[in-house]
Amino acid sequence: MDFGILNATIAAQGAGSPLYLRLARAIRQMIDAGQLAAGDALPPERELAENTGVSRVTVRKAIAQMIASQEIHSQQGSGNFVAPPAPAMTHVGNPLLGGSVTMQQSRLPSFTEVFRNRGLAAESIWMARALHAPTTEELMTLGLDLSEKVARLERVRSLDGRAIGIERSSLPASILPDPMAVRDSLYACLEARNVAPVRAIQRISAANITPRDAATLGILPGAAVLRIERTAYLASGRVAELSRAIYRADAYDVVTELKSVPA
Amino acid sequence: MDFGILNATIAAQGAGSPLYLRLARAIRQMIDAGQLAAGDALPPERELAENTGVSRVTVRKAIAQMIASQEIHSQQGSGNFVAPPAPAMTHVGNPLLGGSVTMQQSRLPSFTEVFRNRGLAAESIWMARALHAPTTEELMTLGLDLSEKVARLERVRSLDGRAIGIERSSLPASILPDPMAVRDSLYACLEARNVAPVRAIQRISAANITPRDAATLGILPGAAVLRIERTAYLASGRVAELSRAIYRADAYDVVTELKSVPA
DNA sequence: CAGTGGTCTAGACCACTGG
DNA sequence: CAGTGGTCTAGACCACTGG
Repeated sequence: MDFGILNATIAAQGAGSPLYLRLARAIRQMIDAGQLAAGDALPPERELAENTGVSRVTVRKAIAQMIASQEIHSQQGSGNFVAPPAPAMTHVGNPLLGGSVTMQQSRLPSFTEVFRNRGLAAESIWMARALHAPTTEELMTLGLDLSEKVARLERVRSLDGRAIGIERSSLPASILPDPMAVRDSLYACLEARNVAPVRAIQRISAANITPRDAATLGILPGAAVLRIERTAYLASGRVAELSRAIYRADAYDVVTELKSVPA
Repeated sequence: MDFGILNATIAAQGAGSPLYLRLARAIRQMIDAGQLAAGDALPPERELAENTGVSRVTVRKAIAQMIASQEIHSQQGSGNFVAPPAPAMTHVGNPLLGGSVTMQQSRLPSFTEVFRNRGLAAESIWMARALHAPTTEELMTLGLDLSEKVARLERVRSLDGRAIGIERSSLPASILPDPMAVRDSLYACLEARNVAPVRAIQRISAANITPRDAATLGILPGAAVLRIERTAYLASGRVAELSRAIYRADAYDVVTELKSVPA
């Protein structure tokens, strides 16, 4: 490890941010620049501390950050090692799309966004967009006032002209007072009104498609579909959206990452 | 905050684990017991340190852990506060189980663990457990040496005597040299050998069951199944397991949480 | 055994909150 | 302003690795 470069990179960041963050960024840059390759050992913590003029506690805090974000992997008694980059998901494929739809867990997925990034023409046809009196279920799940109406949306999703799914959403009228104003992206509309959800719980299951939905998508009744039910929440904890969607099994899948808790 | 209870809980854990973990567990227990409610402020760090005889650095390490797992929320200049519990998923249900199978994203799920926690009798019948010459796909995905064998496991999962899924796994022989040694839990076996995966990528999709698998599960051919393909990784980045499983649509689903990135 | 990461302390000062 | 969490240090000892 070239401590000259490391120290220069730390210094180049000025004093605006904490030392441990500057050190972590400096190490990260050396990895990105190829001066440290996957599997390489970092210098021992005491050596890093001495050569950067930083205490070992602070060195460890920088490294702890990078361990948490899986850039570094640590082995007691042996050393700290540069972790390999996240592996490609080579065994994952999708007959229709030629690749899988990856939902990053770190963001709320927007169908429109997801597919625009893939260069696919994502279209949707609105089947319904109106205010209604809420059902008992909507009343309870959305936490509605007795007098409040509910906005119901239903649309058919298409990719490159092929219908692949049906999405049905319910939102409190206070969140979406004018459903007809929604154009391509519901989430873009919510963001403009400053009521974009910050988290969601989603349940993923499989089902055989109903005859009615099969007719809408133009596939055989009984074909397998992926069903996604989602409850989305505002930062305040209020429920912003209840959504149920089905997607053709041959056109849609979900990729998630699982991590073990540090023991 | 009653420091008598806190100190007793710390002491009750013996000296087997680090002090900061014992302190975190003790605080957690006071939250679970209702002695600290959501929104309550923890005692100031200096006060916690003084009254437990622990240094403030160690107090902060315990709290940092709980912040990472979203049990506590911290505000500089103001205090540390008990975070509200994750909202209940009231709209989620499952016809067979009467509730949904929740996979916490913060840990690698073990089928055995998941269902034992729910008080259900999880059984499995081994259909195959042996070493084989690898297929080309296994060779590439598992990153095998040309001479290395692969351990293949196949089992039928049952809940309360009802077959609900089929799981097929491949692992490098270097990870699992003796597949017959696996009993109930594959992950427990890997942990004992110190080769437990720390992260996994999993692809969730829907499919119509094949006639062969339908016969195994005793359901009608063409019924919808949830398909989960998983690649599990060691901390070193090495692939530890490639797994493909199918589960009856009426008996299994996956719940995930999505979060927006802080802007 | 030497060398490594993991835990822990006592003490200092900075940055922010809220009356 | 007093009180809070956030950063940082120097130094000690423990637990584990690998020759």
